[in-house]
Amino acid sequence: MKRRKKDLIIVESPSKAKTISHYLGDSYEVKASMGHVKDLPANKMGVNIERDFEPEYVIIKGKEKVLKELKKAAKSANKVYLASDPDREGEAIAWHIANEIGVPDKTFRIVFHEITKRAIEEALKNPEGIDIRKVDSQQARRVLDRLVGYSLSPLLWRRIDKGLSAGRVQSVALKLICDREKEIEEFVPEEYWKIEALLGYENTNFVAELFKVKGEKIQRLSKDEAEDIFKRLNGQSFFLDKVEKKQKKVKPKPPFITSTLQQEAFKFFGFTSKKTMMIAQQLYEGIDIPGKGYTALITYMRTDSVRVADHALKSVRSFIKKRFGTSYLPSKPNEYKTSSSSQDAHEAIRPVNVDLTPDDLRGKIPSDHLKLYELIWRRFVASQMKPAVIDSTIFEIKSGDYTFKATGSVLKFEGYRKVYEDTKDKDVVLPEASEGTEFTVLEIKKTQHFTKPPPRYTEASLIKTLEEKGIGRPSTYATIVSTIIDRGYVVRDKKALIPTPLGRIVSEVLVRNFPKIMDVSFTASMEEDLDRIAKGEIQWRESIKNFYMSFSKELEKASENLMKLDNYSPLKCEKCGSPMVLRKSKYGKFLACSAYPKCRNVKSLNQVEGVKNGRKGKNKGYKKRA
DNA sequence: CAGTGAGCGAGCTTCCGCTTGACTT
Repeated sequence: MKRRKKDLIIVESPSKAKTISHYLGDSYEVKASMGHVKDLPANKMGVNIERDFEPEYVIIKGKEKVLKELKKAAKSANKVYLASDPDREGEAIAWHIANEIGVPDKTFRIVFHEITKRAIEEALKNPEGIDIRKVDSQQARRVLDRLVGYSLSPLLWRRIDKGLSAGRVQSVALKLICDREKEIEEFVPEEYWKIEALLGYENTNFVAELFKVKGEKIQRLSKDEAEDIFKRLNGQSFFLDKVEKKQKKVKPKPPFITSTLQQEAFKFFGFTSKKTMMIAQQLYEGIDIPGKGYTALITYMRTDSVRVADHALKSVRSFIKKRFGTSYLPSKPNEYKTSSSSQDAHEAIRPVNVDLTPDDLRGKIPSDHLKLYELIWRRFVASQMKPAVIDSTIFEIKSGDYTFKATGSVLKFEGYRKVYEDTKDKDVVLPEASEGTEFTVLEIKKTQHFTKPPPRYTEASLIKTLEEKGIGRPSTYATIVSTIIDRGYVVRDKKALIPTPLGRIVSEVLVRNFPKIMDVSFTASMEEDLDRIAKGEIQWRESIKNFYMSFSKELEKASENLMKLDNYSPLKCEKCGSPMVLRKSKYGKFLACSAYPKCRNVKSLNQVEGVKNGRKGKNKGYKKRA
């Protein structure tokens, strides 16, 4: 029998290739591109500004082999289906591959949003061409990032130090951290006082806090006010004036996406984003489980969508019914809304097989892997369970002109919290009392408090903020944090991210000279343009030209400004108040007081006083290129 | 680790986003 030529399907991830190959059988060959195969050259700008921003694409170092294999497979294939992810970057990957393999007559583009047999077969029935407008939106994104990054970084080399970097994403992340630090430094704590009464009725004691005086809500009480009220309350009676009972339903949170997984793994286990992603990758690729062989445990871990495949929804609902009973199962599936900025290329992060419980895996996979799997599993199961029900009671208690408030809350039905405990709130029980009841006064307390500055960013809260502003992508959140630490802009002190003097100088220089790019809303407005390009409303070169007209002017001005300023830094000497300036010694650059030799204060650029774990001089040299 | 530019000059550093190994230690 004559052997039929196979059809070739090209996806991005090798694990995905394996799964699809398993679904489709022998008539298809499935190969992976492992992400992008072509890009702008690393060692130069690679964008010809005079020729309408013509990009120069080269094959990415190390991808020659992949491309050669794809080319060979394409040549002998019956048809070629480009099945890279259904988003902007995926479209560009398909385009680059199509251009390289050079068999246009038998090349098609297919897209699918979930990796199921049916979705793939459906996609194969509807082959399309490459959406060049989507590709163009990627080109605009890529070229803009290159223009910004490769123009700003050299400015920093000239002005501050070699090897520094700046870019649309990392520099805004740095700015957030620096702004927060400034807020903390400038924060002046304000004193205020609280008055609380410990009251009793029958066998129950509870605490009520003063919140109104003569029917007016109080602001912060001063010490004198508090003492005055405290005196007046001495020996007075307390009556229950108003009772308000409410039932609160607390819904479960949606299943994980990359950013929320990183946040929760940090919160519960203290994992860095890098560690979380490394473990998640292994859970996705599959782990050798004794008795089962290699098993993929979770869906794709780089996603910004909370969408769940229908079959997974069915499984989890029958699991909940079987395990916890119908009282925990909503009558119809809980629905969640994916962020409007998502391109919805992948599902939410969930267990591949919900029937494989964390208990089944205990002792069979490494403990950190189990922890993360359990977190993902619990979050997913909980997301399809009923809300928790809380009975809340509010007492308004009067004593003359003074009104106190006490809030009780009792968990009536645990619902999803049976599986995912996202709160440690304990029950607060108020007595069963009717309006008019007099309470026993056990104690009246006045306590001193101070307003607190906002907390420093942690890795998790920074990523949360970046995601909310649409800055960065699931595949880059972990590396954004690594980059600003590796550059010496930021140090990690336990969980907090603290800017170094270097980081603050870089941030300040960039904000002063490039306020638009350093604004947190810059990426959002870029995305609007990219959307218009993808819709065919504007040309990508027009859009970039538009941006570059003002950017190049800013660049020129900044270049002049920076050359004028001599060894400028925005930091002040904490000993004498004079500006600190950049100096060079045989060990490298450092900061010195400009009042030298009267003031001999110095500090190193990339360390924060009192923080041990700054860069220890390792990795300072340049990495050798392959 | 401590510390206050200046011989000359070539060559290097860098972005964001997509994906895994192939390398050392």
